[in-house]
Amino acid sequence: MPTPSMEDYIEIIYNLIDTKGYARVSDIAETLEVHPSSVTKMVQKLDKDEYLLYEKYRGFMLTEKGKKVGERLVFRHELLEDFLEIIGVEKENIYNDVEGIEHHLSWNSIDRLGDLVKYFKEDQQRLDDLKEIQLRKKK
Amino acid sequence: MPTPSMEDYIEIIYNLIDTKGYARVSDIAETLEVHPSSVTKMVQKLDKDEYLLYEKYRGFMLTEKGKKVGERLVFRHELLEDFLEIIGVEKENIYNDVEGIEHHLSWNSIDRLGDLVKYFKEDQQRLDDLKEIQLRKKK
DNA sequence: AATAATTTTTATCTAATGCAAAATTGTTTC
DNA sequence: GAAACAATTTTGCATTAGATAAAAATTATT
Repeated sequence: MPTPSMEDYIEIIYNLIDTKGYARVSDIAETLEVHPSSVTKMVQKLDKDEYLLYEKYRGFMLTEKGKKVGERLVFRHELLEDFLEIIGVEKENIYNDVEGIEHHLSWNSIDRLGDLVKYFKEDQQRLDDLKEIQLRKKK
Repeated sequence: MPTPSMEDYIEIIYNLIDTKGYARVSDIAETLEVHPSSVTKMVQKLDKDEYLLYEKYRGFMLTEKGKKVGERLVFRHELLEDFLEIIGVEKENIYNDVEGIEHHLSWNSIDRLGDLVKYFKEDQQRLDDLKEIQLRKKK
């Protein structure tokens, strides 16, 4: 099982490769706001645990295992962002909150949250009713 | 700001005092499943940060600051348990999930989740509709 | 007073990070 | 194309939060 921090790295690497075609130490360091040396160290660990193949100074690619995990992590992240956005959490809180909780929810909870997102997307009236409750106490 | 781990301790201490009238090192160690020595160390830290008053070998009591924080933490914990229970997360996952995420949500998110709990408690039909969605894919 | 239970101290461990210096790779200039 | 310089990556060492384990200190019980 990957630790929360390992999950962060896998997720970001997956996203970078998906959008740019490759991932470099410095990209990751910038995104995660950590030092390059920390990235190198984690990459070496992820290689040891076979989430990616690493050749020093030359880069790395996700293994099948890494891709599979990465895909799920990205799905989970996006679902949680969707959810918080739908229930009306302010934009500036969403990223940090998702970042904080994504590693700590069982897949059972993730599934139920998925249902909930579907519930609200399926019928606008439901969201309107929720918004109405939110407006009440603002007075 | 207390760290996640500090929050765990404050929350449990608050609960113990609330239900038993006092909190001892060994109770906390048992509840949190850590060693007594870890508890002592954290209690000393919480004393330094003025969440509680500590006299070695004699026990400790929450300060006003500690009580205030503890009360909010307990409220937040219960709200999150309510929420996961309502949306149908299995009992055996609820405690761990709440334990994991409670320290990582902004109060903005907590407020919105509060609205959501109210939304479902207010009208049974809404919950029925959600359950209906959940049943769909079970087939 | 002797023994048991609890609490505390000390030393050690792990995961993750930071910083500085060294190694490697990339780029420019001649 | 080679030498000089720049950028990136890696290594080694230090640090932090939190936990463990075993031994020492204190308090409680018989």
